[in-house]
Amino acid sequence: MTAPNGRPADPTRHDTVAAVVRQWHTVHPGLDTGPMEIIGRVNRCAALLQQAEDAPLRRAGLSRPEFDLLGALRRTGHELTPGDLARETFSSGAAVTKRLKQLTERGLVERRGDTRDRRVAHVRLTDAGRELVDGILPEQLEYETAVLSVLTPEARDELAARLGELLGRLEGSLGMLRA
Amino acid sequence: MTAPNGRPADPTRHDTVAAVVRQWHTVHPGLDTGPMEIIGRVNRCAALLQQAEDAPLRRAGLSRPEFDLLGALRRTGHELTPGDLARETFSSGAAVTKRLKQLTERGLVERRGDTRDRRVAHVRLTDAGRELVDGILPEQLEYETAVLSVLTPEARDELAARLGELLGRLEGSLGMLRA
DNA sequence: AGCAGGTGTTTTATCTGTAAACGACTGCGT
DNA sequence: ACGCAGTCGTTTACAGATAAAACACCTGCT
Repeated sequence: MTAPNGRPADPTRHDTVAAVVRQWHTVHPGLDTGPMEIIGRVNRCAALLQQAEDAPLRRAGLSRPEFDLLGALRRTGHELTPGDLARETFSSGAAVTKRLKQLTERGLVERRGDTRDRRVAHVRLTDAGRELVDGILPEQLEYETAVLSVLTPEARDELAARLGELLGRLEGSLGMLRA
Repeated sequence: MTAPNGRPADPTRHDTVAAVVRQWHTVHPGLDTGPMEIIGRVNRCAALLQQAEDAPLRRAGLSRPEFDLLGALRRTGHELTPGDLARETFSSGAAVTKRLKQLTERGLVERRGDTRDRRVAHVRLTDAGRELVDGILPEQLEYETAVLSVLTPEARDELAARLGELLGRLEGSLGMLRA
């Protein structure tokens, strides 16, 4: 089924999702649990990884959504409007408004009104904000690298490629639905 | 639209995470963005899949955490205490208390006090609760299958195996940390 | 010019989850 | 028997997210 041949160890047997799937099979023997083995694992991995990721951020006094917002400003290199930030961080406009308020009070971002259209605001990182992001990011990536070191480099590449395929097609097809 | 022509499209180049990684590279050329390509994609996939999954549940008037709780009762086949449910659904005890209150009011679960230890309660599905879960689950799996049909069966198996490997090792090593 | 309709942002009400404190209870050691 | 440490579940207070509506402003049409 899964392992073609050669390796006897089936790694999918040792995680909690596999246990859940086995439980379902004993209760509903005919059920096609294929989707659960992917979706359940993606969800569980995301939960564990996020929890791990939060540690270095908390140390810097930032929540993950806040860091995402600052990161969006840092990586684009130019000013963004609140609407841009909402799209970029996949969150609602209301959430962005709240975060901007807090981050502005902490002196990490600055706002500037648009001269042409007085509805829109332009947000940019302050020097302190940029330094904070640049200070955290390497530490964050180093930490993530450590977490992922449970996999071999080949397994990592393979996984990244497969996830990229899924994500690409998912964003393609689900994105169409929304439009 | 996607691939110019001739070469098969590299799917990892078409997702939003790849775009983000490219942005980081232009700003911090030396950065090792390897971890982002996995963690970022896992998070994004989880967000999209959860959003897709919620549609059929909403139709039945359940939130995902509520369905997880009912599902835990259904698949284990026997009664569980609130503490068991918290562990089984990876949520806090307080959250379980709240959900049990609502689900009890809706007549989907029943509580029974332990005779031996009066602190603990035993929770079980009512007939209505079991029928609800059994009615939703196939529909849910069918929907998930449709969403995942963007991948070939081989890609699905491969992805499930890789995720199982990551999850197994993650739960192994991070689980140690917590203990 | 004036108004209808659309867009960008903020506000409000509401809901959910978590952390911390709490009350109830058991069971062990003395 | 008594008390104390530890466990289980619930309650409370609070931070955070979301959806709906309000608000301010622009643009195109007449």
